[in-house]
Amino acid sequence: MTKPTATVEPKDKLTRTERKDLTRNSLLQGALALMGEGRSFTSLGIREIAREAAMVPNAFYRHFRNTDELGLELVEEMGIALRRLLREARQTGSTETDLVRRSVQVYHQYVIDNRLLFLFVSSERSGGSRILRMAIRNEVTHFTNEMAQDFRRLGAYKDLSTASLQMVCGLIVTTMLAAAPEILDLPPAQPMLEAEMTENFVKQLQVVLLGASMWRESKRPAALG
Amino acid sequence: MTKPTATVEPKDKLTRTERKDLTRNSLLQGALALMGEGRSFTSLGIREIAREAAMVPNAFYRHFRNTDELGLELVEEMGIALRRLLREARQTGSTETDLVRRSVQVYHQYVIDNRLLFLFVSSERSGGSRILRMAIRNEVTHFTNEMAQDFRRLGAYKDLSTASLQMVCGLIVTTMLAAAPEILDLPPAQPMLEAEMTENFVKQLQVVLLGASMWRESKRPAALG
DNA sequence: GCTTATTGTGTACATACGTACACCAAAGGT
DNA sequence: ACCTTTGGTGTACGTATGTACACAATAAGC
Repeated sequence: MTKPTATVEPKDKLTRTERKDLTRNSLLQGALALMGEGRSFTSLGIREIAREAAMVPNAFYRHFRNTDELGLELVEEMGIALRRLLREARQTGSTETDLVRRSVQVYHQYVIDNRLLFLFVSSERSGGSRILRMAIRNEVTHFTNEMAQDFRRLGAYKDLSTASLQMVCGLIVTTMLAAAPEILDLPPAQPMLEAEMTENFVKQLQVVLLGASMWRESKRPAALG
Repeated sequence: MTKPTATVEPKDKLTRTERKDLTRNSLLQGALALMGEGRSFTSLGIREIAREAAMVPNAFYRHFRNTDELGLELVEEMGIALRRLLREARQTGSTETDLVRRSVQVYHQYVIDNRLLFLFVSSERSGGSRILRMAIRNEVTHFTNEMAQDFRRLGAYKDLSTASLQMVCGLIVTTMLAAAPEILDLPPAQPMLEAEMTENFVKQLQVVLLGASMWRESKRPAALG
C-alpha cells in the first residue's frame, strides 16, 4: 500500500475522460484551423474535420452528433474568451491615462492572440447557420451586459439610465467586433497600416464615448407618453 | 421591306445577349436563394447553383469560370444597391424633422426589400473567401466616402476635417451594417420587437451624431508633432 | 480478475461533386 | 444562303462525402 488507488494518475498515463477531452479538443482546433484557411463553417465536413484532427472519419461521431454541435462548443469557447478579455480589461483599466487607446491596444493584441476564435466569430456572427448565429448573439449580448455593469461599478456615465448604458455598450461592442476582421486581414509587419487602423478605431470609440457623456434621456418614460 | 432589319426585336423574340443575361441572372439569383436558405457562399457548388437556376450543371461554365467569379458579380450588384440607397436617402433627407428616425426606417425597409443581397453581404463581409471579403470592403469604403461627401454637401458637421468626417461615417456604416442581420432575423409581424430594435438603432446613431457634433480635432497635424 | 462500456479503426455503399468531351439548335455575321 | 459562334444538353469518370456496421483495444467498475 505504498500507493493508495491514485485518483490522479502519475504523469503520462491519462484517464479515459482526459484522453477523450484531448481528441475532442483536437477536433475543435481542427475545425478552427480549417476556417483559418478560408473555409466557412457551413462548408466544413465531418471527414474533413476528422482528417485535420488526424483521426478516422467515424471517430467524429464519438464526440459530436453533427457539425452544428461542434460549432456550439466553439461558441461556448468564445464566450469564455470574451469573459477573459473583460477581466484583463478590468485590470488594465485602473490607470486613467489614455484609457481608450490602451484598451484598444489590449483588444488588438487579444484578437491576434486568439486569431482563429475571432475569425470564427466574425464569420459566423452573421453567417449561414441560424443556430450558431443565435448562440453567438447570445454570448455577445452577455458580454455587452457585463461591460455595462463594469461601467456602472467604475462609476462611469453615472447619469445614463441602465437601458441607455446598455445601448451605448452595444454600440461599443458592435464597433469592436467590426474591427476584428480588419485586424485579422492586416498584412503582418506593417506598422504604418496597423497604427493607422488603430488610430481610426480609437477615434471612433472616442466619438461614441463623447456622445455617451453628452447624452441626456430626452424622452419622458413611455408609460407617461 | 415593310420592316427594316430591326435593331430592336418586336416583343418576346429576344436577342441572344438578352437571353444570356437572363439566364446569367437566374444563376445569380439562384446563388442568392441558396444563401437565403442558410448556406454560406463558400459551401455553394456549381451543380447546386445550376440546379437552383433550373439548368444543367455544365451551363454554369458558359457564364462564370468558378463560383468566386459569380460572387464578385454579386458584390457589384450590392454596390449598385448601396448607391441606390444613398440616392433615396438624399431625397428623403430634405425634411429636417427627426431625420435620423426617418433614415433608419428607410434603411430598415430597404434591407427587407433587398433581403437576399443584404444577407449575402452580411455573411460574406467577414466570411470565408478573401477575394469576396476584399471586394465587399471596397464597396463599403466607397459607400462611406460618398456618405461623407453628402454630409459635406449638406453643410453638416462643418468643422470636422475630411478625415474625421470619414471616420464618423465609417462608424455610422459599421452600425448600419451590423443592424442588417438583426433586421433580417427578426420574426415577421412582431411590431413590438421591431419597434424596440428600431428605437435602439436610432438612439445609437444619435449618440454617434452627438459625439460627432461635439468632436474637436484635438491633435495637431502629425507633421508638426 | 473478469466483464462491460467506451473510444477509435476498417470496410462498404449510395450519393453528390467538379469537370472533360462530344453534341445540338439556333442566332449572327457575311 | 451559307457558315460560324454561342448557349445549353447528355454522358462519363474520378473523387469526396455522410453514414452504417462489424470489429479491436483498453480503461472502469465490480
